[in-house]
Amino acid sequence: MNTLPPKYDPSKVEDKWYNYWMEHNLFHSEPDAREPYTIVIPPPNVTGVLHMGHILNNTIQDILVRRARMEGKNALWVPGTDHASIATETKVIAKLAKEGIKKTDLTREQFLEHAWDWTRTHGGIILQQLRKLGASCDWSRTAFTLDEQRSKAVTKVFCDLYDKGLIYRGLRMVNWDPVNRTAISDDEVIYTPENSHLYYLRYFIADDDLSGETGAEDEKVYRTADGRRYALVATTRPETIMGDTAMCINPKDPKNGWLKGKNVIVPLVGRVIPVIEDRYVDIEFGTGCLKVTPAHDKNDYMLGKTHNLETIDIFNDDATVAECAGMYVGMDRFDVRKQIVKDLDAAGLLERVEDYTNNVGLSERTKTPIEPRLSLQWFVNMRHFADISLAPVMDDVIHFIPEKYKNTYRVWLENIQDWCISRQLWWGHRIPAWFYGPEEDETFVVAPDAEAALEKAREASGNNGLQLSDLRQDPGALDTWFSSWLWPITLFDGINNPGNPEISYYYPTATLVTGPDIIFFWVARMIMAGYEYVGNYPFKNVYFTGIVRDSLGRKMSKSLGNSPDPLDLIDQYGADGVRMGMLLAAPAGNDILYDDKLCEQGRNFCNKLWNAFRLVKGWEIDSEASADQLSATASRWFEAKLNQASAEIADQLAKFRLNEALMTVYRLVRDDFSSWYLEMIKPAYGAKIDAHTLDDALKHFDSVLRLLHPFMPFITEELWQHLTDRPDGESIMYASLPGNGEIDLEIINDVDIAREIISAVRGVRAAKNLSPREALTLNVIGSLPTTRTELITKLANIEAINQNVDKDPAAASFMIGTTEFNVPMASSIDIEAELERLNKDLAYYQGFKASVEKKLSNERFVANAPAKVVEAEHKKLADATSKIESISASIASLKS
RNA sequence: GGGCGUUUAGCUCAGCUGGUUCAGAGCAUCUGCCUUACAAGCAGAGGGUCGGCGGUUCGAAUCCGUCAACGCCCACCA
Repeated sequence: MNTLPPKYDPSKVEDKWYNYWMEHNLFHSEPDAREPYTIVIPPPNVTGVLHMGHILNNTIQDILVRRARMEGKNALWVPGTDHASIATETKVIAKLAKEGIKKTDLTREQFLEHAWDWTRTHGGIILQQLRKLGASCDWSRTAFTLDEQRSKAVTKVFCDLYDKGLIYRGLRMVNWDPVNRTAISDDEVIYTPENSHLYYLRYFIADDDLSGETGAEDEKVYRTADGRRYALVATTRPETIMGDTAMCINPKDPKNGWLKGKNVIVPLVGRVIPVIEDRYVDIEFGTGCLKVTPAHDKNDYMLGKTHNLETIDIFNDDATVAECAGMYVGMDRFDVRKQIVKDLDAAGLLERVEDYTNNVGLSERTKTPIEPRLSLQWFVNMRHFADISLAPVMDDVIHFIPEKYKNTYRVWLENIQDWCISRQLWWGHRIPAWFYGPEEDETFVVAPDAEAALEKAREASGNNGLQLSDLRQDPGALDTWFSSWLWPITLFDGINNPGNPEISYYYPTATLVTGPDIIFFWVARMIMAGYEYVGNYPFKNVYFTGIVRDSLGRKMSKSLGNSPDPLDLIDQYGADGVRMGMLLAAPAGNDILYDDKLCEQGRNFCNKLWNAFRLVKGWEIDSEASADQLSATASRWFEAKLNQASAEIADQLAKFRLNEALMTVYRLVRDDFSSWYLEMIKPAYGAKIDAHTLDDALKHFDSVLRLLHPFMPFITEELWQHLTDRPDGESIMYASLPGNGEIDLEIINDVDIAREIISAVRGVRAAKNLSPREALTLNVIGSLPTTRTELITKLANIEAINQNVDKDPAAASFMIGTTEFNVPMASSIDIEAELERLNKDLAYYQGFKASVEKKLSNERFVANAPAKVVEAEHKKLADATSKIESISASIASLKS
């Protein structure tokens, strides 16, 4: 009778429905009278490939959006990609290198042509992949951080902030990536411990008169065999000595006191440099002598400023040694280190070498050690932005989930540094600043385009003869995040057209779903931009997901090979199965330990639902029959359970406990709906079902599908289509959420007792090896504590329930609450085993009773505890007493 | 070095402002079933002195202190 296969096949269903949704434009949103619900996607890198983190992140967003849609809100999920300035440029350079082309051989225009080619070829693949997952994005709105509209906004914001004095150009120590030859921000530096060495170098005293008596007692004076005195300096970077312009000691350091006021000679280099004093120097580290290289170390730079030291920049922008160093010119910094150590040693200037572990700052993108470097860069003054963005988060105007990130956020803002936004890259938004003076002159104007710049330059210089050709635009590009921080605004054109209908309607957005790793890069800065440019927060909630790890807790990585390809998983388990698998593993605020087994569980659950559908679909209607008592009970009961689950899910989702919400609906479907409700109403073999009961069942099935839809969009749409006569173009996506009715607790409790009795009878069957097909008699010692007798007879296969029966030692017995039940056995029961069980129970309840009595006899308890609690203890005592009596009686009758 | 967080069943986690919904869920395990929707299944069962110690309280998984282990973030002393 059933033509449907017993196994659900997602591959036959998912693409079909995604196309259906697209054809009918169901993801599209326009402003209207409904309440908006907006999510903006964290734009993946344009050339990125879908990984497990995306699956998690986008599954969550899709659930939130689909749910909002069913709640009747005007839900919009805007997709897009990030041009990912440095990441993409790195990839393009690598690709060109394979073709034998060097970036330096190309003009900016030629290079950008290659970059755009690359973007067009590889770009947006990830967005195509998201469709496989079921993501209900409004694709007609797909945006790109480097498209025209976004670029215009970036330029406008730059000019505006410059005019407000919040952007400035300055000479600062920045983190220099010598591979990409660009500055990067502090946040893009990753410190990693590295095994290295501490080299102890000899800095001889200049013009040493050798009179040097040993000096004071605490002093530590180094001498060569021929009596020449020197200071010993410990360094990890001997290759920077060409840039040394001072040696520094702590004025309070007794062992180095003899060096005060002296000059020393930089080893090999021969330059004479002064010994300066600064409390910055750690007396305990190394020898307490620090070589100062103001051009190549942040702290040294500070020292250089305070002590007016010369700054010698010995490196080129690719970290090879520059002309001015005078030695090792053109060599790479690490080759120099190897060579200089040899040379120092040969010259007797290297005293010793120690093993040392230090933290090396690596460029996040290229993994090369960054070179602290003094250069002219553009910065955003962050003090102002920190001031406007702290309170909203601390006061929960913007709600962080989990809350612990509030602290992280606060600390970062309190210690915030200015943001270096210029990059010496080509792929990105170009800095809208023009130099107009003669070559080498760096006077500039900031303007949205060259024409405006010319006007400003003429005004500033008083030279009306200036021409466009006299202007030289700053060659740099802007940090990627300088466009991303505007994302929730620029998606609705809120910078170029402030107050337009779209930005007014969709902004602020509802929830941002992202990883805690970009809380500073992106989340914090979006909050800043939101307040600065719209005067309001960009999102109400920020849900931070965890990191996806493998089942052993290791990060997923290419080198470990422990990261499955999401598209393979979707092929294998279906998108619904994968969505469920990811979500099951994702409690809020924790890392995700991914395991294929979870997707398997998801797939199995789909199959369960599919088969429930096959069952219901296979029922034939008996138009003569009317609904019996049991079916009416079942229907009422399930409706109560549905309402209960629905309320629970709403609550869990409001708290962003998505995995718990999924578990709630999972149990509702598997246990309450399939195992209980459908079994309750299932007609006997060969029998038909009455129309009313089937109607109810279909109605409940429909509710279950709706509740499930945000989690598993494909299978629910498929089954909904089979269950309902909906016209073409309609979708469960827009069906309302079920289960808003009153929760009938009375029937839930009543049926719960019946369920316990049924389980107990099944337990007896299992223990006694009785077939489920063999009908049994159930005797109640006393009266049945539930009115649902018909339920018990059907689901436990009981032919008769007798109440107020005497104890029967030959029957299997169990207790529900304080009521004892008997199941008479055809075969005799094992009296010894039964006695043992009863005695165990007896001992337990006696112990329990004793502890309750002890509590109740404690005057302080009775006096201090709330009446409710004391009362509960009295009831415990009464119940225990009654159970003990009952068990004792059973033991007695068994023994007789 | 500073800060934050975690520690509950074999695994992953719930347990909100202390008290019968206090020891729970899913997975895994074990037992029995190919029962006419589903073996990607059904029915049943076992399993934890809530990291250690100490304190507050009539009462602590829950509050406080302390120790330990693990994780994350920030700082970056050459």
